[in-house]
Amino acid sequence: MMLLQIKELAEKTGLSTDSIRFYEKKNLIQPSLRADNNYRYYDERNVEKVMFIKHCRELDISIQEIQTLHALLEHPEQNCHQVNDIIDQHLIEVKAKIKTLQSFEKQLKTLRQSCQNESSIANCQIIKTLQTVD
Amino acid sequence: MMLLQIKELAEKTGLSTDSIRFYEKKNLIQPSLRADNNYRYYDERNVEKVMFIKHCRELDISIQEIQTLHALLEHPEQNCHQVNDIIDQHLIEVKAKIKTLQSFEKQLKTLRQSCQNESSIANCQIIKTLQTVD
DNA sequence: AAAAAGCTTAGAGTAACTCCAAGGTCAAGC
DNA sequence: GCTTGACCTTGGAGTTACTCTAAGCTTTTT
Repeated sequence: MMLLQIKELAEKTGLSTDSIRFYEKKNLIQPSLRADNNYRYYDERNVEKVMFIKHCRELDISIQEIQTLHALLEHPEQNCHQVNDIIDQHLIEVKAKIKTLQSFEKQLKTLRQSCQNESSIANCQIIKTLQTVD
Repeated sequence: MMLLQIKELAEKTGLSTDSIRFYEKKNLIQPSLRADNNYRYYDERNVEKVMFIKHCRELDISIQEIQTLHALLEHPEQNCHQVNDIIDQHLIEVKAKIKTLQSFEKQLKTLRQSCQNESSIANCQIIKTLQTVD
């Protein structure tokens, strides 16, 4: 069994060593060995765990959600519908964020079109609109 | 000329007093008067300024960008194309965020569909996919 | 006069890292 | 044996845009 040092794990997973230590602080991973020199050493299962975290983060799944998923993994015999629920919930959040941003986009486009580009700042319709008190 | 206390300004603009003080710390607004009791007092121009900040933040324009806009407002005789540039740039960022989130959405949907809901966590395809090392 | 409401400041907490400093460890070369 | 360089350790600060709390004034109301 080959053990990896933190930098090797970082290279293998495409994360930074800082991130790995950060995830450890958040109790998401524990190195399989802490040697006498206090160095962290990681095995294959650690690689799997780190990739799990990485893939989740790439989907913007929060660390708290990952912690919940980890807790579920402690009981592998259970039905996985709670896993599905977390993904479903996360999907809802992502969709909501998209909607918000699309609304920003629309408003910004309208705002941008309100200015003819030839005015002074004093007469700029963008500025005027942003200053309105309602 | 009626002066407002911070809470009145907050109510008028729909912000919190904390936010208003925070924006002051960021040099985005200054109360027109600091009375002997050290209270902040605001006038109509302050209301306009705060609304400007509020509208910008509602469009997710960062505080730094607002600071830049404020600097431009110091020279109201200048041509407003720099204002337009900031809005254009911000629009690009918003569009990029939307794309990223749409990619998350797509991946999450695929991931979600990979699980039949009847498996154990040990066999859940979602978990398996997230653990892959490549 | 006392209580309630509002004001002040400074500082901590949030999310998910990133970066830095000070110092220990280890392998290689001379 | 010693130095050099690469790697490791920890703790703490910085990022964004606030929010919340504490401790202590001031003002208004009862």
